[in-house]
Amino acid sequence: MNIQQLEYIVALDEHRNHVKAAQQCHVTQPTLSMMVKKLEEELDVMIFDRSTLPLKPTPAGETVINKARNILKEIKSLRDSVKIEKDTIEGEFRLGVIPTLAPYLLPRFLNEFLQKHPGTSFTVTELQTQEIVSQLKSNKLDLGILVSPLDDKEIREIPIFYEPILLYTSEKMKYYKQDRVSLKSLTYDNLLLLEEGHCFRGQVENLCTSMGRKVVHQLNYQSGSLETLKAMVDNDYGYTLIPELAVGTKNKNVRHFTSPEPVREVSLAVHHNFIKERLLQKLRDAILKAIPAHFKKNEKVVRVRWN
Amino acid sequence: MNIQQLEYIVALDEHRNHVKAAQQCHVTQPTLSMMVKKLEEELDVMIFDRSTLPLKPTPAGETVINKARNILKEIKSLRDSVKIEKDTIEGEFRLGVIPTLAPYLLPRFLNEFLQKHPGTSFTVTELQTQEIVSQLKSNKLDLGILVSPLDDKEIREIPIFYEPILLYTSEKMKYYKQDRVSLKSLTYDNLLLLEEGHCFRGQVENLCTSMGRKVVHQLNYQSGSLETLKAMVDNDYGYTLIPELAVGTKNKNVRHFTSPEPVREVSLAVHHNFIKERLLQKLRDAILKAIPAHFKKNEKVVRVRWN
DNA sequence: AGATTTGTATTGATTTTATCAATACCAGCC
DNA sequence: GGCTGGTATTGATAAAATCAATACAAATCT
Repeated sequence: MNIQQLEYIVALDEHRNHVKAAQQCHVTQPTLSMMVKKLEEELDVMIFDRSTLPLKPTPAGETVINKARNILKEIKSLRDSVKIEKDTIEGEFRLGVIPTLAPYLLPRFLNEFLQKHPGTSFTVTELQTQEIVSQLKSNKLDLGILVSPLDDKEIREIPIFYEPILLYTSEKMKYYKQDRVSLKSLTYDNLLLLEEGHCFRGQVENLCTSMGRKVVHQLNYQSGSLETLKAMVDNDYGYTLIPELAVGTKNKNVRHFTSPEPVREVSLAVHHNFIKERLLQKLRDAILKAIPAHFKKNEKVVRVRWN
Repeated sequence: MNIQQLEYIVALDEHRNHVKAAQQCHVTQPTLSMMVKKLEEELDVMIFDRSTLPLKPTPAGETVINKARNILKEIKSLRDSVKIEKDTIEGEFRLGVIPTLAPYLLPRFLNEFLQKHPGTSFTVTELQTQEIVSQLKSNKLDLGILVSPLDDKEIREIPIFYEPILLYTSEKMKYYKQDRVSLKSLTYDNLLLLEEGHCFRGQVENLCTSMGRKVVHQLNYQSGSLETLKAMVDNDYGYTLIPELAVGTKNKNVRHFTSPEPVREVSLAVHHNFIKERLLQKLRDAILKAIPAHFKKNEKVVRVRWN
């Protein structure tokens, strides 16, 4: 027995005509005739009485056909349930966001999103990348917003935007007078860094080593927040690199790097089990609407890895 | 999607191990793995999370598996319902019996059968063969007991026994002194016949024509019942042929024919739609138990057609 | 009664699919 | 590092569904 045979007898019962039933099933009449006969042989029961014109189901066939109809309905329901599961965005979701993004990105879109989708709610936690990844895997989180690539087979990344990495410097520093700063011109002394664990620290370090430099500290001050770093710079303790959302561009201490500008790739991250495609789509769209247009990737940028 | 794929995911959910699940499904592990993957691709959803050991269903997979379980249950129910329909003998059945059998055969087995099977009941109607056949076809009857063969594609015959056709003669006739009468020795004058429509009349006529004779009547008396014919013979109005159940053999007016003895084949008749195999079996058995042993066919008889 | 139409079954070739055996891969463990 | 238990991949083979063509069968129409 197979599902198509069930479809064939149901179609044949509806049309009482092999040719029409076959058309509905997108097969030829001999195919349908054969398969119906085969099912009858397997069940060892006549389903249709072919002696009349048009043919009609036998009494036993009636019950078989009705059960077949029911089975097909359930199969359809199985298919649909998957689709619905993917399409519905209603629900409670646990969202992890890295600390260098959360305070700057979330306010830009969350309220509007929640108002637009009253059936959807989030529990947001600020976590570092590794923690987000591990909690996605152990199903303690549903969604993450973080910097990719992660190179983790279990985690699916959906890139959203490319956020420029800027120089944040004080009036005292030589870079202050430049309109755009070359990465190569950076001396890595007095560079203020986030503490270990932040992916953004990894990116800054990667930028340094790609320049063949090593960070040398006179003052070894490592902060857990970009706000602290900015305050340090503002008070002439050196300079730092900072993602654009954390400062904006109108800040007088901010300088863009010369092209190709270093950027970080910000992505939605989910376990491969996560199937709410529509939610991912809606979230991504909402975020894209909430960030500056130039965050969409262009050719003159270089994606900096953090790991 | 096919039924086996559903079986595979259910088995895999139960064993959480491809090898064991494959064994239960009587296929090899690669087959099961492939089919599960194929279903996942078709539904476009991960059903199992293979990153853990042992693997486990994904949240979406759980619902898919449960629905699959349900579908398989219904499929089993379909199969079973056909079997049950065939095996159950309970019910109301409409039985047609030809007049030359009904009063002699039914009393021999019906009461015992009904007592043995309290859930089974019959509505019996005495009808001639053609009427039984046509009512079986139009579903006004479920069962018939009649003389075969019918040569009707829509009707299924289940032969039960072979009833000898006897000579019923009076003391005045020359046959009376013979122990066994040769068919050839019959002169067909003064042969009393049933009226048109009775299959037994057809058989007698066939016997005559097969002997190259034609029935010649001085008295053209045609009766609707064998009882009338017997009474006529008893009063020396001629002789007649008569099936054995209608007289018994101890009657002094009865003579067997010489071998090969003419017999009529008595059968159960049903429409090909009729699937209650067990009922047919039980009925046939009950009838066989209720008739003389020599009614079972032996080589020294000739089956006489009625049509 | 033949001719035509309508509906179903049969046949042989072809394509698709499921299945297998063998083996590669892969992670965890002594 | 080799071993083990579990899964995936591959290429060959067997089984099936399907098709086009056509035969057959019954009903309808001249």
